[in-house]
Amino acid sequence: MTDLALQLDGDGPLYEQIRRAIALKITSRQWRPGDRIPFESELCTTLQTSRMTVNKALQSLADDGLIVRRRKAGSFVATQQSVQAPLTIAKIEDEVAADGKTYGYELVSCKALKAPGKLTSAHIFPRGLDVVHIQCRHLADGVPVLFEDRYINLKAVPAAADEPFNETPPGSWLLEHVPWTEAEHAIYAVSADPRLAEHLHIAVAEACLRIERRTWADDETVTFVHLTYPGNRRTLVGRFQPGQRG
Amino acid sequence: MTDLALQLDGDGPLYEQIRRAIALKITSRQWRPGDRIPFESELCTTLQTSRMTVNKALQSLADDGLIVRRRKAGSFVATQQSVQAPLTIAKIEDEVAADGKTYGYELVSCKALKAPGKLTSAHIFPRGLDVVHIQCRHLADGVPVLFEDRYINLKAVPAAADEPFNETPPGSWLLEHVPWTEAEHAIYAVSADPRLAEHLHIAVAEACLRIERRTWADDETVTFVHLTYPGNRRTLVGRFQPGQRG
DNA sequence: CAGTGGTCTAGACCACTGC
DNA sequence: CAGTGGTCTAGACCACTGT
Repeated sequence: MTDLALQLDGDGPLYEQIRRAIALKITSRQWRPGDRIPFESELCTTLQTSRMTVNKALQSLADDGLIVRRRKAGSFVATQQSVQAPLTIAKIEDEVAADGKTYGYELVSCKALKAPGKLTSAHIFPRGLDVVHIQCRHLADGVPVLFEDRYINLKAVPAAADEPFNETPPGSWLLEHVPWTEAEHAIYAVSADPRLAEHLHIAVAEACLRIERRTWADDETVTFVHLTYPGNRRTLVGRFQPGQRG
Repeated sequence: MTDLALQLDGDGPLYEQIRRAIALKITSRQWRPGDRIPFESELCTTLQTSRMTVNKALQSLADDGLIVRRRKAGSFVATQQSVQAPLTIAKIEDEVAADGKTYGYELVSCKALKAPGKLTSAHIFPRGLDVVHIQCRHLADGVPVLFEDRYINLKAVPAAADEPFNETPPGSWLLEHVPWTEAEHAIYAVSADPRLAEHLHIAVAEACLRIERRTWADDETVTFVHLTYPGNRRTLVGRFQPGQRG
């Protein structure tokens, strides 16, 4: 609802120029949260472009949460201004290899049991479900870099009962044997208890970063895992550039 | 390079069906890392659709890292299988409000100085730069939920020198006054030192989650901030569904 | 019920890159 | 230099939703 003199810089694809120009309006607060931005049709005539091109720019702004789009009403600058950051969680084997180090794997324990109460009461697994509980650690040049504590749903993955997991990390094994359809993550800090400290070769009570991942296949939780990293490890999150592609 | 009998499920937009069908081939390992997937032109004839629709599906798979695309060569299943997760960092005010609690802000300290050595040697700020150093905390219903430790580049934002920051949180103030173009984050765990423990009302040495954010405007770092959350706080990361939109 | 965005088409030209 | 993906166009129909 202000002047819509979008300035394209002529650099790169047209839809990125449009995205950049609009993102600039928003980050510079010329278009403020809640403001309606021009309709696709208006931008088409203003910028002398086709609607698909304008649409591609607006879609990507919507994907990144900078704008909100509503049929019949129009597109609006998002009221909840937030920053998105793409968090990429690579397989630890790849990560260690990318560091130029030698990957190592050690199984700590592996046994079949009923799903424990803390997981059933959190509605992660149904009560009485048979699961495998695996604890293991991952090393880079012999130094522990990750402690893994994982439960695998035996109803969904019966083959896991016959796998010893003493050579193959459970993550890799699962990737090979189970098609997953969805994953959900939580990330938080924990203090190392004595056992964790010993496994990771760190001091007791040292702060560690923990990623919790729940993986589904269809509507069933296939596996639930804690990945605990020593606290000195920084997990880098990707850059976010509102002016660039999403 | 396998059979390309893609099964569309007829549910939702065509490009999502195509994306889902290809994602299933990949997660089920029928198409394995490194395999070439059908060309856009092949998919067009196989699926009887236009190229733009196929392209939209493949683009979104590439955005999420499931496939890699190379001109003249084709599209390939990514060799580095990793999981993407969109990490959304909302303004703390909004987050507290969304929780149905009352937001509170308290300035701890605010003073102008030269950029400290730890930031200049990390090439975050140039040596001798004038900055404002702000420490403050954010409360939900009177309970501390975030401690903020921020530096603002006075060369890029001279107006920050005249702002007392005793009413307005620096994050909000900056959003209002500075157009930013890029942000980079790192996330890691820290142990609460006595001062932090006091500010957050937690025990000394308790594990805390810290988000480090560096924000640019053009090619200059505008602000650098540590956001430290009590460790019991879980930061939820978005879901990732390879079969769904990116 | 009218107008917006969501999707789709059947073309097109071009840049890049393996061969 | 030929073939792939990257981009763009000028249309079209439809679903949803404010009014």
